[in-house]
Amino acid sequence: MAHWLMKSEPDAFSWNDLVKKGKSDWDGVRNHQASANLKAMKKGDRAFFYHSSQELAVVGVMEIAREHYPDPTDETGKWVAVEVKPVMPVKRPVTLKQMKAEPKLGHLMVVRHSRLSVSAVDGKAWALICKMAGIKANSQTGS
DNA sequence: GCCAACGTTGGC
DNA sequence: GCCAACGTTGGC
Repeated sequence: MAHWLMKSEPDAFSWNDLVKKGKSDWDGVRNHQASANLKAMKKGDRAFFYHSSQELAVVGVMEIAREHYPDPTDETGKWVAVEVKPVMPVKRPVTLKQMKAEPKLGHLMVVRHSRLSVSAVDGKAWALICKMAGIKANSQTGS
């Protein structure tokens, strides 16, 4: 299973919005590198939900509910979306500051390339961030 | 096909 | 609110 980190401005779409909706298209991605990551996602993959701009922290864990399909908000048909659903909130948000301060996370794209909105997280980093967040890395949805 | 100008993103 | 990083656009 692969792991990811996906950014959203909470003003536009927040973790609570996703919880309220139950599931959502992750659309509007207009960057080739980010889009390539969307295309690489498999159903059942896990992804961190990261609040950009204000909170600057990982706030929840999502699951990829549907693999990539044409982005409904894209008229050109060039870009793709995936469907996500919430798995669980974190117990403690893991801030960008914390991730930058942790040498084992220094290689992460979210740290090195701030403008990339969808990035991959390797297994070790995933486990560490889960630990920092006070949650279990492999907890199940039960569904 | 190059590159300057411009727009956008996102951390600070 | 500012600015660095980066992507895109358009003139040549």
